[in-house]
Amino acid sequence: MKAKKDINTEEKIVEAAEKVFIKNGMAGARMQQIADEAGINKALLHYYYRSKEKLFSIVFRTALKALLPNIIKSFKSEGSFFEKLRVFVDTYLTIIEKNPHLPGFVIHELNHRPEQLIQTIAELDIDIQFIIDDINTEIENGNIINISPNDLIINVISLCIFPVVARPMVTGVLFKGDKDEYKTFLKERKSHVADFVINSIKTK
Amino acid sequence: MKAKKDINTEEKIVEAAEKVFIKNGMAGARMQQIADEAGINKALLHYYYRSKEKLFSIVFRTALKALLPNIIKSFKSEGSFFEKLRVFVDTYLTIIEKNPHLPGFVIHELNHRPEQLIQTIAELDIDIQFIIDDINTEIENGNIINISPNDLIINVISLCIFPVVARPMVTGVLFKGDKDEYKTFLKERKSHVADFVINSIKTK
DNA sequence: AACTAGTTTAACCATATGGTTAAATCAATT
DNA sequence: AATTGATTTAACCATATGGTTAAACTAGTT
Repeated sequence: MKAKKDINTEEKIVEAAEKVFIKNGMAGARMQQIADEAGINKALLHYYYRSKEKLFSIVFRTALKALLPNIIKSFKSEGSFFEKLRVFVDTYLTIIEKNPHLPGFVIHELNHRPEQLIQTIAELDIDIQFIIDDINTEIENGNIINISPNDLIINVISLCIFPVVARPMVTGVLFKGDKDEYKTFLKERKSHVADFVINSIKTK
Repeated sequence: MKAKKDINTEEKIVEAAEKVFIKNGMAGARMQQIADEAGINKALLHYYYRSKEKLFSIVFRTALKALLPNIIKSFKSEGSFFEKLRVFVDTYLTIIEKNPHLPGFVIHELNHRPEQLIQTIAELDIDIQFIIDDINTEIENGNIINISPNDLIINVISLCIFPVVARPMVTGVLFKGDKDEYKTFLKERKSHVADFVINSIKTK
């Protein structure tokens, strides 16, 4: 019944699509480019995945999953609140460094057609309540200052994501194009972000 | 010699181009869309601005100017370091709120073809040395803790830009799509960011 | 009124692009 | 080996898109 299919073609296509979409965005991506990247022909693309839109949906959902829920889980590690915060920052920055274009892709597409894509976020049903509860407990216990949990969460994410998403701007303005300087900057960033945040919120 | 030209057509075109490019990005923008937006016809677009690429360059440069140098100047205000920091955050967030898609546009295009566009940044010749000097002086005077100026600058910018650039993600995950909640969040953000940063760096 | 130079338009062109179709391959089953 | 059904391909199509051209229009100038 089944034919050859040395290495799963479906998967090859999705991987190629991820590469092309995340690099060029929906509007900039070309089906031919995806086909080339997958080492197949354009028609085969449409055989497996009817339309560009369908392929995009799959890639977008995968990207969103890689960016949000899995990492939020890393906040469920053992230890004190500050230790959990350090693990979270470390995990998040590691994943983003490995896929530096991923956050930018998600943000750009989300900004471009929020109505259609916001649904995808909702479907992931991301639960951050346990983090909010954690923060409130720390406040009640007098371990950290009185801060809005939403602000604190956004602050941590901002400090992690932005320097990676805006890499060319950062290297261009701050490092005058010096790539090595940027690399060391990012490397030291993991501990820096955690230090910076903890320093701001810990009660003296 | 000159003909009618009620309201400067050139300007109308650039304004339309800004709108369309910043909303859709280079790849997603259509010359027809720009022509429609400007209330003229496609050929007239090419009469004034030879190619899409040329128009894009103008828009990109304008966007970059709006995002970087003018605002950095706001750090040259009077007062103590902390006061200057507050003015900076306030100014920056105000401008970004007024043009919420601007940072995302610049970041996306910069990521897409860094080689070609990084040049544009270099041409602006942005000087942040005076900020770095300011920070170092504060450290020497014992007013703020020993922090890398680059990290501090990036932190402030991150905390300002990210929540606006990633608005759909923020509203989607944190506020479950509640727009009003996001608005109040942003309004309180100006003082919060400054407080958060100052709290982290000030010596006790 | 005729001329001139800047301005605006409709019609057109070549190419790129997403998508379709029908035929060819291929491997397991009979 | 013939059948079958999944897989793969070349060729094609309709439309969209960036860009061009030549003609028409406009308002000052002579």
